[in-house]
Parts: sequence; C-alpha cells; structure tokens
Amino acid sequence: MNKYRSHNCNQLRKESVGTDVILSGWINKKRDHGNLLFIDLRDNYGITQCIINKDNSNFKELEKIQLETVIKIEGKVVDRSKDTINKEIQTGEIEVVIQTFNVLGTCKELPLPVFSDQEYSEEIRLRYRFLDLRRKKIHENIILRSKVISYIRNQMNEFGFLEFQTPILTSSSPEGARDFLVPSRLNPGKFYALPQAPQQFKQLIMVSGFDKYFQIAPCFRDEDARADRSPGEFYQLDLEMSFVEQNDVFKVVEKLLVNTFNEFSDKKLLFNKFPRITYKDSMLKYGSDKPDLRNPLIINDITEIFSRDDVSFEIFKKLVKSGSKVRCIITKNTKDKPRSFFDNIDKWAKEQGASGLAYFTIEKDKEVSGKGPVGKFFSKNSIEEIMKKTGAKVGDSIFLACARQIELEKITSLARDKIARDLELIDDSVFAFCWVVDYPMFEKNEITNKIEFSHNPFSMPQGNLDDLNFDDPLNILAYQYDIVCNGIELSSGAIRNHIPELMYKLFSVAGYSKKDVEQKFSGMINALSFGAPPHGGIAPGIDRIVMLLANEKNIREVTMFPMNQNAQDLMMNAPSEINEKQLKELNIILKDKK
RNA sequence: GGGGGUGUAGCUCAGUUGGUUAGAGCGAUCGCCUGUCACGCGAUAGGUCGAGGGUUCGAGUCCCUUCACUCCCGCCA
Repeated sequence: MNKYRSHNCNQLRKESVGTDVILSGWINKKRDHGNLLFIDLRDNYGITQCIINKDNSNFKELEKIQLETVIKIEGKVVDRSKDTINKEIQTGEIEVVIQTFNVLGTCKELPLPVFSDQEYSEEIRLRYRFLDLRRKKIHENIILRSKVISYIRNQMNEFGFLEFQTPILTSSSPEGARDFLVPSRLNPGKFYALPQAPQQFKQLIMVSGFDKYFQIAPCFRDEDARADRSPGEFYQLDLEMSFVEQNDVFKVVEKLLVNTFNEFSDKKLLFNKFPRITYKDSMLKYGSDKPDLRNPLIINDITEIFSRDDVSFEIFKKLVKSGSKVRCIITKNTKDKPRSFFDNIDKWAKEQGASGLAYFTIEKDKEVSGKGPVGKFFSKNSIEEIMKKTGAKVGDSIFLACARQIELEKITSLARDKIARDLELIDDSVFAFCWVVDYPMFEKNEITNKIEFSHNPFSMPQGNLDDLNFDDPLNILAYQYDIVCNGIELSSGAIRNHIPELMYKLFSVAGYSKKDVEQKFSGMINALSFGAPPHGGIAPGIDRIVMLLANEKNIREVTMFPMNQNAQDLMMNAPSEINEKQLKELNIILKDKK
C-alpha cells in the first residue's frame, strides 16, 4: 500500500464504514470544540471530514496546526448519525476518526484565505497563484481546461488529423503583431522570434504532404492585454487541411465545436448549424465583425431619410451632406419606458465619446408622429418611410447616431450592446455561434492612406483568378473567415493562397516588391513553387473556448499561471534583469537607464 | 501612448461636512467549549491610511505630482 494514502479525500462512502484508512491532504477548515476537533481534509478530489477528541494523545498537537498544512492521518471510517450528515460533500455520510497523524508539509500564516468565497485583488492572487489555484472555482476551471483540451485532441484524432509540433524559436514576421525576440548567441546581432502562430509551418506541413494537421499551439504576441486577451502567450487549436474548400473546413470545425460545447456546458447552442454573415453585412447590421447574435437588435442605415425635405433635423442633415451616415437601432414596444431610460443611454453614449444618441418613439393618434426630443423634426411620411425600412412599429423607439462610417460603426455597435443590456434582451443561457465570411483582402490604412492586407496575407482571393482586378484591390474578397461566439472572436482562418505568382501580385498591391517577398517569406514562397496542394485551415483560441465553457469573463480565470497586465509574472518575477556574462555572450549592450 | 476605476490591519471592506486615541468581519495568538460543517464565546496583538508634496489651527478625507493593480481606447495579419 502507498504510504501516504489508501483513499483520496473524495472516495469514502457508507460502504467503507469500519475500515482502517490513510488519507493525506490539506487542512481546509478546522472546527475546534475544545474537547472535540473536526478537520476538513481536502485534496484535488474532494473533502473528507476527520474527527479527533481529547482522549487521543495527538489531540493537543493537532489542535494547534495551521490551516493549509499538509497532513497524513490514519484512522477508522465511521458512520455519521442521521442529523449530522452533510449533503454538501460527497463523503458527507461518513467521517474518519483520527488515530495518528503526521505533518507532511508545514504552512506559514496565509497571505490569502484559501477557503473563502471572498474575492481578492489580482495582484495578491497572481503573486500567490499556487494558493489561489487551490480554491474551488479556479481549481475546477483549470481541470475543465485539461478535459476540454483532451477532448478536442481525441476528436481531432478521430477526424483523422495528425498532431505535430512546430518550432518555438523561429524568424520574425513582418506582418501582424509585435514579436517577442530572442537573441542568438551563435549568430551575434541576430534574433529569433517566438511564433505569433505556426502559420507558415502549418502550410509547409501541407506542402510536405501530411494532409491534415493539428496542434494545441502556443502563440506569442507582444501586444497589450485585455480581459479576454493574455499578454504574451495564448493557445490555439491550430489546424490545416489539404485539398479543401471553405465548406470542408467549416464542417470539421462546426462538428468539433458543437460536440465540445455540448459535452462541457449545460447552455444550449442557439444554432447547431452556424449562420454565415458576410463581413460587410456584419459591419452594417451589428457595427462589428464579432457580432453577439444573442442580441436581437439590428442596426439599420437610414442615411437617405436625411436628404428629404420633410425632415428638418438640420444637424444630421448637414453632417450627411458632408459625408456622414445615419444609422439607427429600433427597440420594440418601448413607448412606456420612462424618460430616464432614454436619457441614460444618451448620456452613456456621450461618455463613450460619441456626440450622443438622438431618439424618439413612434406614436399614433390619428396619424403617426415622433414623440421625444427630436421627434418633431420628422414628418408623418418620413416616419412611415423609416418604419418601412427598419420594420419599426407604432410603440417602438428609434435611437439615431450620425457620424463618419468608422466612428458610426463603433458607437452603434456599443449602443446595440448597451441598449440590449438595459432592456435585458440578451439570453445568457445560450451560445450563439456564427461564421463571419468574405473578408476583404485589403483595406486602406486611414492614417497613411496605404493599402494593407486586412487580415492574413496568405489568404486566397475569391473569384476567377484570371479576372481579378488588381487596380481596384479594396473590392477583392478573400476566402477568409472568423468564428464568433456571443460576441467573442474565437478564431480566424482562411483558404490559403498556394500559387506563388498570385502571391507576388497580392503582395505588390500592399507595397512589397518581389524581392521583399522572396526575402521575408523565402521558406513559404520557395515551398509553394515545388508542388503545393490547395489548402486551408483555422485556429480556434483554446483559452477563449474554455473561458466561455467556464462562464468566465476574464481569461486569467482559465489560465494556470498568467501574467499581469504589464506582462509580468509576479510569482516567478519575470521578466527580470540578467547578468553581465549573459549579456556579453549574447553581444548585447544595454543603454544606460535614466 | 491615452482615458476611467481602485488603493485604509495578513485578507475583504467601512470611515459622515476636514475635527478627540482610524473601525468591523475573516485570519493570527491566548483562553473556554464533545457534533460541528461559514461551529460558538471571551481576550490580545496587528496601521508609513500606496508614496511624495501642498492647502489648513487641524488631512484617511481637499488640491498637485507620482507609483501599483485593474477595465477600456490605441495595438492585436
């Protein structure tokens, strides 16, 4: 028998009554009655109540031991009387009478209580992450993460995918996020980059003829953190398939996600077949390329209305003339909402940096009219036209924003979310997945006015390749797609461009010469010219999937050892200074600090 | 880089209009308690009110600067 335990802390049941057992674990809680002491012993699996009284010579010593000390106890399993059964824990029908005990690991005074429902500052939690991770909720989150990853791995294997590892030390990529760099000792003055994603490698795997690849891949991007974005590193289910079209990728991923979410969450999927929304539609109807489809509100463009003579909303009309657009959100049957409801939203919009949200409610006495601050600016006919365009009915309200397209998308997107929350329209008990498809290949950088790749430069453009109009690059669409769930971007992917000549052309549109491309993507271009299969893939974010399944709003709640917002690991003290010898070996001289 | 929020005991927080010696719960220490499961009861210790400066007779409280954490914008092909 193992010297530390005969059972774990969640194993003993009524049937074990009378047997001698050895348990080891942490002291979760003590209840000291003076001559009788209860100890809740906890391990990964659960809790067992152990008991000792003053007749035992160990009593005095055990009474003094700190919470979270690791002990081993030997004792006998006994029945609990009916009125002392604890239904909250699975071992609640029995308890263990302690005969002897040993301390296996002592514990100093705790900087944070482990057994408590209190919330703690991130700083203290991250500094003492090993204690934080003992707490029930996050402990379970991390176990969930393990199970989800294992499940996904099994599914992928079943689907016929092969798992490969790709290099962690690789080359810096000119497109995309900021790289993490690693100096090379053997090549002074040169640097490796940590991969932002195994993008080029997975394409090379396809060129190598492996057909279907996946990896739970670490990705490194040196960008600022958000609640749903860890600084530094995160994990993707990276996958790639040969001889496929967009639909083939969709089929695999839909199946995987539907299975995974059904397996690990009680929430219902709103769509088993994910709706497909074009990027253009998404930006118009939801103001965002990551629409939350739980939210029934839809944005409508009613710019035209403001060129009518019977509309006298002069501020908007003037803005429209100078190129702004007007978009609106209809709320159903809100005529009886108090004035404060509307004003709060307007006030909120101003706080978001917009010039506010105008609003009125559609009423009908003898004929329809607008009630509310700006209602008087709209004639009966113009309101009827709005109703026709937007599906609004009498009793509904209309929120209007006017701005240039990009700002307008931003504010209407935020307003859509805000209004739905205020009206409690978002069903929190479902997952609403969708595909966002048909991304433009290029976009214009607003500041530099230059044409840039809008997403992945290796994506395949849509349409007949011979007819592509490179003089009008902004209208070229790509086989580029995202998966969004409840307004969170879960992954993006694409059918790749496997034709070198086409790649040169596309890169030239974005201002790269043939030489640039050959230099920066030599591995890729070279490979594609030796018989590359058509291929495509996607890379769902593991952390975000687990976050949704665990019903958490912050990615650190599903990450074992996350860094803080400043990309520091407070527990391991990273990043840290390094010594002169190391610097010298790496040929690095630090600039003097101020 | 910019904006918002927070910062008071080991932890979570309260602290009125600027006014005597800065409080509570949990935790710690000590004592009492044989059926608790957030056990109960009593006592004790524990504070650079994030830091620095200013206004004031007097600052946890008002002002300025700064630091830390966090949320958001930028950024994230």
